[in-house]
Amino acid sequence: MTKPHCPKQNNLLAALPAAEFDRLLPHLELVPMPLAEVLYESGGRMHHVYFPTTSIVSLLYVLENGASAEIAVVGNEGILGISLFMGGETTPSRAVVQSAGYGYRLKAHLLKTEFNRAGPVLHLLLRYTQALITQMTQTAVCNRHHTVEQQLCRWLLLSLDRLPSDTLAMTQELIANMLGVRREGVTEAAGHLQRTGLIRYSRGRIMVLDRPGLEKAVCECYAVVKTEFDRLLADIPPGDPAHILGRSTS
Amino acid sequence: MTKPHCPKQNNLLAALPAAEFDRLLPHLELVPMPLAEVLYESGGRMHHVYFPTTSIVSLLYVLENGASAEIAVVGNEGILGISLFMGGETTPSRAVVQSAGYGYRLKAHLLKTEFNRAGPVLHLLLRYTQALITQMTQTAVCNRHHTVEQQLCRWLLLSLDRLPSDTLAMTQELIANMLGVRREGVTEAAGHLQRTGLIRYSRGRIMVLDRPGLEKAVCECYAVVKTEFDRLLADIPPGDPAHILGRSTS
DNA sequence: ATCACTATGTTCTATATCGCACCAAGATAA
DNA sequence: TTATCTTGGTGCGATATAGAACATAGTGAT
Repeated sequence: MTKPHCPKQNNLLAALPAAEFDRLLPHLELVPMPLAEVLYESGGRMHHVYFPTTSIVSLLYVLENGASAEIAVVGNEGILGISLFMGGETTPSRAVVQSAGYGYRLKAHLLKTEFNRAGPVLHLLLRYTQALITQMTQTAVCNRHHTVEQQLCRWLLLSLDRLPSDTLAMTQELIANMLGVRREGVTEAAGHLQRTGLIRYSRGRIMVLDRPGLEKAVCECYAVVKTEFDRLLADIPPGDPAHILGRSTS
Repeated sequence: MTKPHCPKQNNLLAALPAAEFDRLLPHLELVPMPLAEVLYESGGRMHHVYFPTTSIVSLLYVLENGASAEIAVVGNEGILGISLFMGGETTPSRAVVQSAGYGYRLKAHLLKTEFNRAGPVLHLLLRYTQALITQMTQTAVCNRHHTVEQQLCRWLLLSLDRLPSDTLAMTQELIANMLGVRREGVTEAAGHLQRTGLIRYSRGRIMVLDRPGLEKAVCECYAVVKTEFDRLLADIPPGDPAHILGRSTS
């Protein structure tokens, strides 16, 4: 018997007030999200938005010369397809499934309709977008100033936060693509973390042995992102939009 | 006689339909924005939003160890304080005036009220935010994969696009802070651009001599950002919100 | 068991950037 | 003028990463 699926496994959906949730529920479609599936191509049209539940998706940016870099990760805390409601329709980034699992999808126009009611859905989505922006900018700074090993720690922790288990299925090659560094750089950093006893990995399976240790080895970037997500998205009382946009208009 | 100031010098304000513009106009306050002024401190409360007209403002991120990096530039095409309407109230970045000039400011709660009408102002601001996100993510990738000289070109062009003249007042030291690199790195890159005849500078004044040449020397990142800004924000017909959010809901 | 394949480990050189020290030239003020 | 400060130029060693070649060890198919 497999674990039952439920839209509320996605935090954004779970945070919706009952009325909004009930309106969307009949249109939410459970879909498998296999490893390496491309949800959106750079510049392409989006026909659905996705609410991951057990999967993790990378927003990946690919340069002309083939070099790439991940600019954000989206898991069960978020939604894919923000440019749809932001008004852009497309983005210059690509969305790739980084960790296989499931998610719910919703037709683009249904989300837009709901967004345009300018109620709790709008405010929740904007708040999430704000958190995502923090993740993106922190990634930019981390790219500039921190070592591969620190970035690997950040990446592991961000991924771990979005998974139920303490094991990741990712080859060093793929991680290197995400971080925008060489595979050898990941080998070296991962080897060091392994010798220090923080992780153990073999052929595409990374097991985190000492999470507190990882949190000591990581750069400040992880905490900044996590804190901001918690601040913006944790404990959103369903049905209280005033809380979301803030009453303190001073 | 000095050049007269007008809110319409800011493209976002200029793009507003007459009704919205007229509502905001009496509350727009012209303010000088001197070099190095800090509009928002990281994590601080925002009491106003700013619409630059002749100034340029950097969104700067400062790490614990003092290292810094610019994540975006805002000039007369945009607005400062997006986290206000996105629902976050604060951001982890700092806003610093990079090129002195003027701008209009508006009390935070007035912008929020206008935003919450869920009309053209909301859609315009979200569209701008989407463009800003592109600039941030492109910066992240550029940080990772491109040389200091390429990044300097990008920075010069992005700044130039937001100024009426072809001369920038910036020391190499400050540029280095923006790009998150050493001052010597900027000296070297700038020296090379000068020997190639693209720019000329002396003691804090950078004159762009050959803009087409600069555009050849820059990495793809500049064009991506510029194209996205043009796509999202150019020729927005005032008073037609349907255009902004898109009618094609398929 | 064997083979082919994939993931990882290792080693080498090249290069970009850093971090530092120091100098030179222009600007500013006494 | 002289003294001082700011800005930019330069040289040097250290380091992190890039780029490439190759070795090794699991894994799965036959």
